[in-house]
Amino acid sequence: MDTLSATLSALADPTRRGLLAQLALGEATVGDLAEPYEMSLAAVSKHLKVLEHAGLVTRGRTAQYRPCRLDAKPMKEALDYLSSYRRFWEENFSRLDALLEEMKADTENPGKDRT
Amino acid sequence: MDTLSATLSALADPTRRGLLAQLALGEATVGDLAEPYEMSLAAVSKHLKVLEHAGLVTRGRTAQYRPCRLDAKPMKEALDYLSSYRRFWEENFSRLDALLEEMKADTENPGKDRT
DNA sequence: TCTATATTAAACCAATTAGTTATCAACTAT
DNA sequence: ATAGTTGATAACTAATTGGTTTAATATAGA
Repeated sequence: MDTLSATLSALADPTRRGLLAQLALGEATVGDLAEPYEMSLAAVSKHLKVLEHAGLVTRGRTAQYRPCRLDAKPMKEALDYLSSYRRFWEENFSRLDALLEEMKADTENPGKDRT
Repeated sequence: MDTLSATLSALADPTRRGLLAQLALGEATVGDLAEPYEMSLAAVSKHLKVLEHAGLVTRGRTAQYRPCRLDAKPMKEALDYLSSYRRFWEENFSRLDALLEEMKADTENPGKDRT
């Protein structure tokens, strides 16, 4: 699977987003991370493996703990992808909207330059 | 399913991202959209239903055609979500990296101020 | 060495997904 | 009316996902 698909599908799950939110507060063990959830530890462990595979989580090894930490770099690629569509929701960049804006500006401030 | 999960999972598929890319060039029919793909029309139709369900595609109705158009608004929410993690990949905001940058700057340009 | 703790792995299950083919529905045009 | 086009739906299959429970592994500490 390509990295963008891996990143987006890893993020497309509320549990996994929750795990990342916890990790945004700092390194944590699997047990720490699992504590807020009702599901089994093994289930959380699997979610972490998905995040790890997507490169969003890396893990260390101290004693019997395998501390997880956030690695947000893959998110950058995802954000860049979404950014490429920005003009489609920032309606003032659309053809029609630009035209309407122009007409509106002409009506309200005749002769004024576009910003 | 929450809208963020729906958006991200809809986007986590290269075929669906391809469909959106085509729609970024303008409205298109299902047949138009399916043409570049090897899969059946029915499969593309299903992908479009996923995109529609996520609010990324809306469709009209003219004659026997059901023209699709892009609606990127749900992407904004996804982008806002990713943006909230920006500080984690803009490494100059991390504690360790700030320190390393400072040390490096001191080594290479002793006495010089940080930019 | 024995036991407790932390985590993963294995085997299993139900639900979902991504695809297929075949059929149905809506509309056009002859 | 009938045939052709466009697209959706249905029924099916194989693979994946998200969860479970139970066992295995790794380490710490008595």
